[in-house]
Amino acid sequence: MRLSRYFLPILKENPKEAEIVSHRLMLRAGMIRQQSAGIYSWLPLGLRVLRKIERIVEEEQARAGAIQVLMPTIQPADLWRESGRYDAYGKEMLRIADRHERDLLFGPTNEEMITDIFRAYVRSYKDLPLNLYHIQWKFRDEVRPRFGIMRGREFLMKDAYSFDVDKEAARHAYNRMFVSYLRTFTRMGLKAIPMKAETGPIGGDMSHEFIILASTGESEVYCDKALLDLETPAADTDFFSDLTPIVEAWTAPYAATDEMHDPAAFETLAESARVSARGIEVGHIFYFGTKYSDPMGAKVATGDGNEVPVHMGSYGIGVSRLVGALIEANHDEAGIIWPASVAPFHVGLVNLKPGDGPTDAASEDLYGKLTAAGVEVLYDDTDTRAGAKFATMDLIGLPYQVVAGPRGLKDGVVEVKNRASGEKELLSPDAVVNKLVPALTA
RNA sequence: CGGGGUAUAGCGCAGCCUGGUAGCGCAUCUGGUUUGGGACCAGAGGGUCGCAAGUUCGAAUCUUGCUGCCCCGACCA
Repeated sequence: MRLSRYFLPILKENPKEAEIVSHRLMLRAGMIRQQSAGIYSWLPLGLRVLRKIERIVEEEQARAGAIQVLMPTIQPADLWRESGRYDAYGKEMLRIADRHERDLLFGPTNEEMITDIFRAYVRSYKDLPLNLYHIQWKFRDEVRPRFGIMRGREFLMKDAYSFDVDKEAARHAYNRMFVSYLRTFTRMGLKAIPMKAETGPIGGDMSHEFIILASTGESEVYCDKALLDLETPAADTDFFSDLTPIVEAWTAPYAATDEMHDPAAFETLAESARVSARGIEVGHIFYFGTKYSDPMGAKVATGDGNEVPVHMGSYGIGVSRLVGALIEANHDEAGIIWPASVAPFHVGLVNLKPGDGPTDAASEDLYGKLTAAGVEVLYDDTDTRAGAKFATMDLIGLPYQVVAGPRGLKDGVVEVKNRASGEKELLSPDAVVNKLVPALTA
């Protein structure tokens, strides 16, 4: 993409409403625009990151056997009356009436609707297990939206719903999502730690929040340092084998959020093993049994001919929140530092002197070769000053910057800068291609 | 929902106390000089001063009401 033909509205100054670093950087980097409290437009750069995150989530959901659907944002109130939640939900639910005065709502979540879909088609245990998910915009009318995209009223969420014939089968479904989440967050360059969460009326041990550590996190969390070094399950993990050993390895060490924290248990860890930090919740999985299938009549026939309400679980990932969380975890004074897997572009190619023959030729050549090799390049071909170009590149945080100018090209080299480490090296254009293509297209 | 702020050009702000018809920096446009870490000079465009009532000869400025947004707390993915 040529910057001269792109839409990247950078702000030099800090908007005063943005207090938290991710919010500030997203506004400054031209990723989002606030339209109302907790409601944002996604500008091109922000949208690209959102899509990168979605793609990773989709790939890992597929690997774990979940199947994608898409349910509407607007739901009929009657479904929620069946589950009893229409009255129970409170003011966070945005209620709407259509022209016929029928009660609708902007969905804050989708248990009722997915249960309705399930009961319409599935009758037999032979069709299980089943896990359906979608990635859709949700709305919760928060009293006080804040932290930019991290705590908006409208937010993009992946929510999956599992259906199984009994609790034991549901536990396998739960484990698949558990392992899938470990892989999903690791691929985004995040260290997400599963922490036991409150299970509400169901009870049991099947509810975890996935928390990433960031100094600006919203809540206090505590865990065993050992969790930070555990190995993420490999891509070729068989999700339909017994995943219990993996889940146990990840749930054995101490890990708890503020609400679930047990200081006495935490104190039994060696001083050096105690990690107490701030965290951001990016995922939440839980088993809720027949809470919805029962009142809504979602039943399947078992092998012995009985009909039983299906056992369900739900599994959320805050997709739009992750954009903010990623920035909270990856930034410095100059701006964002994207992990390559979610970066809006891989490389920022800076032409220091548009109009200069050799510089243009070298830049165009690099742009063509990198792009042809599958590297996503944002090519700054604009006629502005070097300092402004560098500042913009640092701000938007692409993993690599390639700087081509007359001075270096006299000696046949361009500069490659690693945004994360700050390391710079001078390489010939061909060497740049040889270095970056394998690093970014693996 | 309690408490506290704030609202003036795209962004950041001054002006308000002491009423006289709006200004600064950045950004934008034109011309020139510049050009390897957010250039300089000269000129230009851009604002129903959040909205509505009131006081006054006259309101960005004083009064009242409303609304938006932000922060702290309670709540939440």
